[in-house]
Amino acid sequence: MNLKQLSELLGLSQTTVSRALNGYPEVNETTRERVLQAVKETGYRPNKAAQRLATGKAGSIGLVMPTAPDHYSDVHFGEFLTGLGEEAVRHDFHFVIMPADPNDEVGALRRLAISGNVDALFVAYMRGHDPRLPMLKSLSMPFLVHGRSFGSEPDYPYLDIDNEGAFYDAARLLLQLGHTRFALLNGPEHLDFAIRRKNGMIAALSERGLSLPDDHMSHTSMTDELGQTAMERFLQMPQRPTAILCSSTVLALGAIRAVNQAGLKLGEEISLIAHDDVLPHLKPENFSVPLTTTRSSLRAAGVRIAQRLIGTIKQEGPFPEQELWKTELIVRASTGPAPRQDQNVGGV
Amino acid sequence: MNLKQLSELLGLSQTTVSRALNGYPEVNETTRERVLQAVKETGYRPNKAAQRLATGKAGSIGLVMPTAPDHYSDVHFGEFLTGLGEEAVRHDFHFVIMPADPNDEVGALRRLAISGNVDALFVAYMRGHDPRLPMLKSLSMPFLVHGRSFGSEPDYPYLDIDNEGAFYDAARLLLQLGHTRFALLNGPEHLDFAIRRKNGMIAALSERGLSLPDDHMSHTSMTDELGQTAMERFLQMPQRPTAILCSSTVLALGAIRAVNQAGLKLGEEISLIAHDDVLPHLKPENFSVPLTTTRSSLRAAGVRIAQRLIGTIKQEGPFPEQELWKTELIVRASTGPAPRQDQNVGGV
DNA sequence: ATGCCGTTCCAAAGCGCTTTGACAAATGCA
DNA sequence: TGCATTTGTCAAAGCGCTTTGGAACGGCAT
Repeated sequence: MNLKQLSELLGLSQTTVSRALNGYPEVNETTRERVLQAVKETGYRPNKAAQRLATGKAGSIGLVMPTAPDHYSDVHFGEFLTGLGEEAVRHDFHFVIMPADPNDEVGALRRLAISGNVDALFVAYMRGHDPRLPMLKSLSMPFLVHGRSFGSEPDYPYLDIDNEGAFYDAARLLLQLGHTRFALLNGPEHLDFAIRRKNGMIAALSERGLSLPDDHMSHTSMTDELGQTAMERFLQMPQRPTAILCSSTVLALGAIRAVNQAGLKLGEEISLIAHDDVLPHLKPENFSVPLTTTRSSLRAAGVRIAQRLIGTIKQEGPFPEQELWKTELIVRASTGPAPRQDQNVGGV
Repeated sequence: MNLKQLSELLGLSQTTVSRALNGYPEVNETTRERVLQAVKETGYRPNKAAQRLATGKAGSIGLVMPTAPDHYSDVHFGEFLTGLGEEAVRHDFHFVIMPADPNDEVGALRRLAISGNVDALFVAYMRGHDPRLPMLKSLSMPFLVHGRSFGSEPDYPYLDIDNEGAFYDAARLLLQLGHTRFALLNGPEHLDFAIRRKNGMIAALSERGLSLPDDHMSHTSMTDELGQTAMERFLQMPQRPTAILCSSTVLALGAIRAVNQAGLKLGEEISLIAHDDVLPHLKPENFSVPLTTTRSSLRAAGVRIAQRLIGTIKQEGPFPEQELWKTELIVRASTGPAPRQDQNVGGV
């Protein structure tokens, strides 16, 4: 069933039917009723490709999903997607997901943009000096960045959380508790959030004259396994750290396993704060020792980003171009005072 | 840059350029070279919407993502998607993801199909007597089901794992170890895999004259929290079960927390086997007591499904219509002989 | 020279929709 | 009653591509 058939069925022109459907004022209310009724009966749906060709609007948001045979699926990606979806469904929008090799994200993004399949682009997994940024700006297609790109001029629309602030606050809390030997379990080194969290932590430490040596930082993908390995390395150090900052509850899962296996008591002999993206299957309060966290819901970010993107496409703006969400520091049992014997020992 | 402009630039007709691009034989090799060169220089990409309108092919696979404000994002979904993507990227295919309320999956699927946006549909989260099946069959669009629908005529293309067999084998192992008091931590009751796993388990038990009372089964979403709650309930029973089957490593995560908090030793006082979808962030060998599992990679299923779907669209078939993958039963430390005092006690 | 082929290219139709510009019919106003 | 306006409808163009049905051209045999 297409427009032509439907209009013949109704004895109307395609124009009139089309207008009736799209809410144009110049069509008689009774005619519109008749059309709507016929649509219901025939199950007619406009062909999206044709609609797109005619209007240039696609009703969809494009995003690149990094993927490769050796690439870990990322729980954070799924959670974020759920948020996007939750909002998109309210506006009858959908996503076009283009899977792409992580090394060819720029290319994939460009192909997606000029394919005519999408009205706007969404970009995540930002890196320092991200090469996608200049490309996006040259594209004359609305886009929105989740995160930021350290080192790039901040003249693009983004939504980010205050990663520096989060880890600055977390480090300060541990400093106040008397800790002096710190370590960081971070995400991949080139990613923006990892850079900023590291910076926030270092800022807090340096206020107390402490530094964070390279071997007290671990930069890995965010899996529990890698968290465990890295933590084991920390624990074998002669002067082992007593205060750990951790970029994800997933990493923390592994890290805590290492702590347990070393026979150490979390929250007593060793303190840990993790960043909590509010993954529903990994709640910090459900850890055997509930986790102190910096919290910001990834899913909520997804909802908000979809809102802004769809609003921009529908020209319902204006939206703030740049949003920076504060994180919450939630203290639970995984943090405690530095162990006695370490209290007055010099820094790392 | 569109075809017309490009052809004018080259002094050729649109026809010739189009044919050169699409590998038709009736165009001179040198002309083709010239065209390809121009494409490279101008960055020309055919408009997908126009291509689709002209050919009817979209180069994309549609899927419905269940989502709602109160709906948990499902790690399994993300992992599966990664597999789909891994294969799709090899063929320059993409997905159209239509988020939809779980109560309106039939409608969402239909809308997706007749939107003209996709060439084929993928369907998961199958239920018993799934209403989507008759709809899909009436649609004259290729589709592929992940899982099956208990109670429906199996005359549709699917890929599934042998859920009955998996839990039958798992239960048998525990029976051989002398266990008599069983419990099941399952996924949502209406989902096909949950029905079949339950059936497989019950089949094994009844061979030994044992049954599985309703209060020894828990059907919940697959989150660790719900796994913990359910397990706590089991553990408070006067004759608490010593053998647990569990539909996901995520549920197991919570269940084991409950076991630990009750001060019980996993693999000694209580045995547990979980189904392992090979989620990269939740490896059974990394649990504090490594988990005995029935294993089948969700991601591999995603790859295979994309293969079949894309092959069908490109008419590269024939593929087997129905595949049933066996699972592996991998014994680790979370299973052991039934505790002494229970060995000769009558069944549940 | 003529006819026949194979090669290489082109003009035009069509995919299903939106939108412009125009045209009758109905209405308002003097 | 005559004229200008508004209302409801339509025909046709156009979105960018693929594909059908020729056409022009040269080479070859007759």
